[in-house]
Amino acid sequence: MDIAEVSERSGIPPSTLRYYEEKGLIASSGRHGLRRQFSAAVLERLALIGIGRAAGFSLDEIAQMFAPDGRPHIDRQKLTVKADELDRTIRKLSAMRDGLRHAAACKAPTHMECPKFRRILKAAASGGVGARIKKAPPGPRATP
Amino acid sequence: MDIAEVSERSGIPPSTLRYYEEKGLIASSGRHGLRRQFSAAVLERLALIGIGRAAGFSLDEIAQMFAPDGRPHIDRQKLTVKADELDRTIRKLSAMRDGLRHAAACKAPTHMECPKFRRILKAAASGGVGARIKKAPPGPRATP
DNA sequence: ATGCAAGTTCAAGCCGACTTGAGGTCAAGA
DNA sequence: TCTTGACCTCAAGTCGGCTTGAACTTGCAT
Repeated sequence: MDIAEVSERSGIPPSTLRYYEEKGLIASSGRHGLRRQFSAAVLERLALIGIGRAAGFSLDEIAQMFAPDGRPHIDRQKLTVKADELDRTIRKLSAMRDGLRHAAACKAPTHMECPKFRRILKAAASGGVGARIKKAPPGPRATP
Repeated sequence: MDIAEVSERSGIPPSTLRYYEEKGLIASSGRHGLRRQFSAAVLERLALIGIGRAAGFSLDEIAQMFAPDGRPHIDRQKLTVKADELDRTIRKLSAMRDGLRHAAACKAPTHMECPKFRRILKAAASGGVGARIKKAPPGPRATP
């Protein structure tokens, strides 16, 4: 496959694929002239990368997970750590969501007058809150 | 209060406070010489900002929530939208966490040989996954 | 009167994850 | 053979949210 096909099949733009290769996240199986050729395996790898990203691993972390030999040799302990981290994030986000929903429904003229909202505020102020989340990324964009 | 006190009480560094002021997120109540003076209300506002950030609003979005008049006049519909968004994120993260935990526990020699893992991969590949999360921020760091 | 810590401004830098643009190369179809 | 268009490289730009550094000004204590 050349890069365009990988791009099409994975939904990842060529520029990103080149970037990933440069970072050592994926490897091309050779060149046809100038052009990178990829084997089908790269798609699986890209899926794995996608999962890793979604789980909050940085590209560098992901690169380390694929041991030098190339195949995914994932550190199970790291996974557990990440899962726990995710758990904490989820709890925070759940609290946030509840807070938002309440604020949206609350009849107090301004949120500041609502005791429940003030409680959330206070909780947030006293260090409980901290999960900064990001907008969902574009995700697979087959033919943009 | 001058900036150092606000910083201390909110856990937000002075540089960030100045940045927030520049962005219109907070306002100083005047100057004492060169020095910004802040009223206690700014702490509440900062807490609100913290909540907004934690809920995934950008600084610009937050700035808009505080209507031009200054007091938090939050669009309830936006809150609901954001809460729903948060809900979706939470669901994805939960799935991720389960996947990670399974991968960590799974006995297959490599994850690629585990049917469950491959199922996750496939799900991810086919567009389900996309929540990019960020590491939790430093959060209130009272006296660094 | 003077020293100095704590403030100030402004411009520039940093981070991660990419994207964009200019200019170059090459294989395959007409 | 020649054109074409898909690919290439490399440098630089983008974005959000800050931080850092240099050079400067103040209020207050000595």
